[in-house]
Amino acid sequence: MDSIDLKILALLQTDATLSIATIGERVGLSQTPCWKRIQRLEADGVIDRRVAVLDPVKLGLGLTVFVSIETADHSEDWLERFAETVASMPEVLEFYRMAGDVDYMLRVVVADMQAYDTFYKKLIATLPLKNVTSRFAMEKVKSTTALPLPLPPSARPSLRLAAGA
Amino acid sequence: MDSIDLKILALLQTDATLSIATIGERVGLSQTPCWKRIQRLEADGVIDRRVAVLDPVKLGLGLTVFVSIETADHSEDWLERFAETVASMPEVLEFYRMAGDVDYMLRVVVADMQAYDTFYKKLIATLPLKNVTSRFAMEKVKSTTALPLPLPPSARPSLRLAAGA
DNA sequence: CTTGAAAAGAGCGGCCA
DNA sequence: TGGCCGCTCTTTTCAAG
Repeated sequence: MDSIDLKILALLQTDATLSIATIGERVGLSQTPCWKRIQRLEADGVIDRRVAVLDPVKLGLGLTVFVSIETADHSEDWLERFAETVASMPEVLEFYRMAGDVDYMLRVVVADMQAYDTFYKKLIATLPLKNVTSRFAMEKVKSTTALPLPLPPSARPSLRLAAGA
Repeated sequence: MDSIDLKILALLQTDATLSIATIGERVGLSQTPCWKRIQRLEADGVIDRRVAVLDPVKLGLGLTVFVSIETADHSEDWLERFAETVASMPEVLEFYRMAGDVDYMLRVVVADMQAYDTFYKKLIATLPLKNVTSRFAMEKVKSTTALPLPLPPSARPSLRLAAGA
């Protein structure tokens, strides 16, 4: 995982339609070694998958909601089933177990308020929750899947972090 | 935008490596019309982009933080600059302007707590904020880019349940 | 929309440095 | 490792039904 790999990843997480030849060109490699690196990154699971990112608004999915959940005290088994149930709901794009005052955090995407209400009822029906707070997004300022990779070419924010490896 | 288009989108937002022949096969179309549909969906912006999704943990980015921000009262111009600044930070993967008690909501991905502290200082340095609450993720239960498309083929979750419709 | 097919391009793999 | 050079497959385009 050297700096060339990071460059390749930075390119691919922005635009996965780039040809291997183009990527190789940009990172200063010819096709073959570039291709081999990408294969390895995929085999290692660093590249998890390649997907098409759709425009939610154009598909009538204009409402994003952040949901904070506090569970009542439950057995581990219970929580596991809860997690499974919620994760299976397609409206839930992200779902994290949290530290602190909130137990779970969800990012939900639905068509409109009515659709959210339907989802909400479905959610609270899965099990008794101590507290569910819904926060509604008015405007999407930014939304990306690109991770903050340490850009190796020129500007390096803080070099020392790599020492842990 | 008929049900075949939705099937195509459902496939592509899950796996963008599928060949056109395969997609056509699965939606009951031959290559040519299937290809034309995908071209149209891209031209219309329904398909926004194709990206590689990377594994944050394998890249040493193991900490996800949800940040709630309440701004003090500011001019519209001021807020615009704030939005611009925050959006330009690569650690910020998602950034929404919210309705209600919280003004902005961020999803931030960093390496560790120390890196988050660095980010946090950078964030509050941009402008005086009334309140910044950081919530830390302990476990990622689910994270997808796939939107909840109304699956038209067969199983439709619960169409009639919402009697209010 | 379908079949068929051809040209262009990209992925893939072997072999050499 | 990286680089050159093919082979194969997909994508892309076009014709005709």
